[in-house]
Amino acid sequence: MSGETKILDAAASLFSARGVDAVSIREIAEAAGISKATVFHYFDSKDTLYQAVVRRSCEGIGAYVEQLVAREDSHSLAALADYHRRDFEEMQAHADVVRLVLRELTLGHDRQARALAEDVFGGQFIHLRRLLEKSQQAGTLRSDIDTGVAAVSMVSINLFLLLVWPVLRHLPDTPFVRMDTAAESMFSLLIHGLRESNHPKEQGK
Amino acid sequence: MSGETKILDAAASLFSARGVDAVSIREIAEAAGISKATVFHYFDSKDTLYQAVVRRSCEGIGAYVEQLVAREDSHSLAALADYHRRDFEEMQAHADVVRLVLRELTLGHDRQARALAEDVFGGQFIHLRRLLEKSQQAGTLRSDIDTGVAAVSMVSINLFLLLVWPVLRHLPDTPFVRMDTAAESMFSLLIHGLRESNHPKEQGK
DNA sequence: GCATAAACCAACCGACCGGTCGGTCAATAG
DNA sequence: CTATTGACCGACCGGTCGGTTGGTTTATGC
Repeated sequence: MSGETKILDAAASLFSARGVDAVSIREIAEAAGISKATVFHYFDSKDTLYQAVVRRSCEGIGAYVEQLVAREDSHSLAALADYHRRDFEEMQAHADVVRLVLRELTLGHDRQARALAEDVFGGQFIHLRRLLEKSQQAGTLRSDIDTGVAAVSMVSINLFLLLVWPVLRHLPDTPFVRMDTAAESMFSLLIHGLRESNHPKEQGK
Repeated sequence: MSGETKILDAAASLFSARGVDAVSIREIAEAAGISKATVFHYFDSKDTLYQAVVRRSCEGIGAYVEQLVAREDSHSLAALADYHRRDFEEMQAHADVVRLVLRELTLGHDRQARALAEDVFGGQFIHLRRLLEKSQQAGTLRSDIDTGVAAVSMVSINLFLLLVWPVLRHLPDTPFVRMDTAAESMFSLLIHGLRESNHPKEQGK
């Protein structure tokens, strides 16, 4: 493994666990098994290193999304559930990256959010939307809903769960014991809706 | 306004915008119009100050939720939508606090998550759950769903939107132009479900 | 063997960090 | 008037920060 990769790995791990500002270059160097000066041999500044970590992490996301996206061709509810389940598994496997990106979002930097939207999530969004459109045409899904809103609702379940799980676990009389079953429950709810089925529609759109 | 309050205000603002570690006591003192030493006159350490900021912010959350909770007595979908809308407005009004808490969650400290669950969100969770149970008994909502899962799904929409809105806005061919209408759309979707109504149920739970 | 360049590092730098200290000042109490 | 007290601050502390420098080791090509 190259020196650069070792640095990026160590930095990614530390940054995602404690945030950029709480981690020093010294620590990163130590974790990577090199000297502090060598870090600066590969990266001009701490910020450059951080940006590189974020970029590489996003590439990672992009990669798994493509993999996720490659094989969907059905338009049954089961296929949708399968997509959702695999997306959850991938997110959980890369929880550190997810946390890093989410923390970045709490800072509200619009430029980086824009980059994320265009370079990383744009692809997943477009594909998932197309998947939902097909299901609409097949009559599996309601055709009077915006597929963009639906796509985001699906993804939001997994992201949200991963972020607030420690809280959910400790809620009073909590129904949340396992994260994966929680994800399934919430997805099922989104599919079938809260409303009693044979109840007259009170609001459309 | 007392010196202590001035410090807490300044610290809360700076912490929520940039995170604890990126803000120095000097900055906080300057923003509060006092000297650095005076900050330590009121708070033993930076961490004590940070904990105080988090605690006060959470008190704020608790307060508005109680206020929100006090007057719901209906069990119609419209009442639920009203609850959701007002919850969204409150969250948006206190977006800085929400960001502070969410960033805290990305660090994955289980102790603080537990404290949040028990002291802050527990009350909101219990009430919303009771609201949903009433709606179930009235036949407005499906009775075969877990009200806890439903409650969290409702809250998740607002929290998630507030966090990832800058990304959603820049998604390719995005249907998201206004945050409040996006919240309404996602809530409506949760109520009515993705599934085509007269489609046979494929999975029940 | 020798030159060249990349990889690597110990030692160092000025700036700034969280935190302390000794003290001033105004208000209040007796 | 004096004693006490809490709010407040300038100056300072040890230590760490991100970053630089000057140089050694290692690998490569000829």
